[in-house]
Amino acid sequence: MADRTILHVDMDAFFVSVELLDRPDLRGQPVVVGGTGDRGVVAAASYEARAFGVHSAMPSVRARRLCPHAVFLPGRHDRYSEVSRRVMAVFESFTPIVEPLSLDEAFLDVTGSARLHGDGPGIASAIRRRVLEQEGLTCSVGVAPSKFVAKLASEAAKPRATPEGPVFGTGVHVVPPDGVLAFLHPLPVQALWGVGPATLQKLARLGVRTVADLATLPVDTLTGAVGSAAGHHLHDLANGRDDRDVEPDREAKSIGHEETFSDDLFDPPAIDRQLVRMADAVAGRLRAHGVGARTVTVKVRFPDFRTLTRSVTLPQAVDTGGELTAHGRRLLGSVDLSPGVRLLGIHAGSLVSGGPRQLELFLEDRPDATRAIDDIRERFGDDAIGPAVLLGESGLRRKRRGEQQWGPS
DNA sequence: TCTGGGGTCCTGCTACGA
DNA sequence: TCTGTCGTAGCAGGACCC
Repeated sequence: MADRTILHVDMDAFFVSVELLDRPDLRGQPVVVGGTGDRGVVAAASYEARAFGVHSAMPSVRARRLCPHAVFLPGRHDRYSEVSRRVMAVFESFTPIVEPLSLDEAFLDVTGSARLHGDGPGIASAIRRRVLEQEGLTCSVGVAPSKFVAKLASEAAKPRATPEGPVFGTGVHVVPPDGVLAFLHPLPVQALWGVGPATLQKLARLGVRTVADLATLPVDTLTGAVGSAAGHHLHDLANGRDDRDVEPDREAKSIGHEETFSDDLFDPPAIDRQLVRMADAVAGRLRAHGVGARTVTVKVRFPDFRTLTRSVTLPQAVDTGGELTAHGRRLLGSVDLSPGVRLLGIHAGSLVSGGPRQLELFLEDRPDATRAIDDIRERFGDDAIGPAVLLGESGLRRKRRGEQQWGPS
């Protein structure tokens, strides 16, 4: 295959940086964005906060202990989405082949953009300049012949937190095709995508510490330890092989909503009301995507953190809150909820996408009321109308997507 | 120490029909 | 007719990512 030029662009401490645009008085201070309640977690930390050991996914309670003088902000998903859309538009002005991974990072295939915009490193610098001028935000870019090497390269280009303060990164890190193995092999094996705590332990038992160790391990030994798919995948990556394409327009494969409650729920009617609310929210998102779900899954986490799921696959796809609630209730009926519920979730999977034929089937059967509800919400907002069982209940407001992304407040 | 919420993908097990 | 086995679908759980 001809060499491709892939960019991985990663915004630096994105959520925190957006907050600092609106609160410039906080610049240079430790700032933490995330859940502010007892059960919240850190979504992003400024480099000043990271110097105290604070990092994303850390329980907020622990972050407060490590850095009590940090400024804690609750996080504004809508605002980050809005900035993200504009940043992605900058990327798309350099190539149509953009695959967003999350609000703050994306892969770009710029192989075909050379004549118009210059080579990979040139485009990387131009993107950094444009994002800084237009949005006042910095980003780090990796340039490489494959996705995962580009991702690791952007990591190498990032700023670092030190006890003396943030140290600027190079901003752009280029790994040429003939430099891939030299770049990869000294890295610790957990740098690879797909090596988390569990896999790391298994690899450590095989004496694997670095990507070079992994590359020389017989593939059979590797698949025996971590399974067939992961074994072959990791072996390929360690040897620099990764021909996955940058995929714009990836379709969602499941849509769900789950919430940890600030206090465990014991009362069955209260649990049921939460189910109704979440099912209603998920159904709204299904319809907004023009899809129906053939699999419904409920998820329960108990106070002791034991977690279970129950799912059912239906002969026909569903897309209304009433249908999701009914299947969710049936599934929850088989679970003993008496220990209490810390988290409840409902997920819709096996999505049947909106080809005109299939969509027509949904639309024909859908009660006019559902369409009317979507219309009313479109015009007057999400809270204008909802299931009757939720009427007058505080705390049962129809939360928007991402509103409680980092735990109960 | 005490563990969020959005996802994707994989694995092991079981049931079932050919 | 009985039995073994093979492929597939469904289910539950877990690992991993940001």
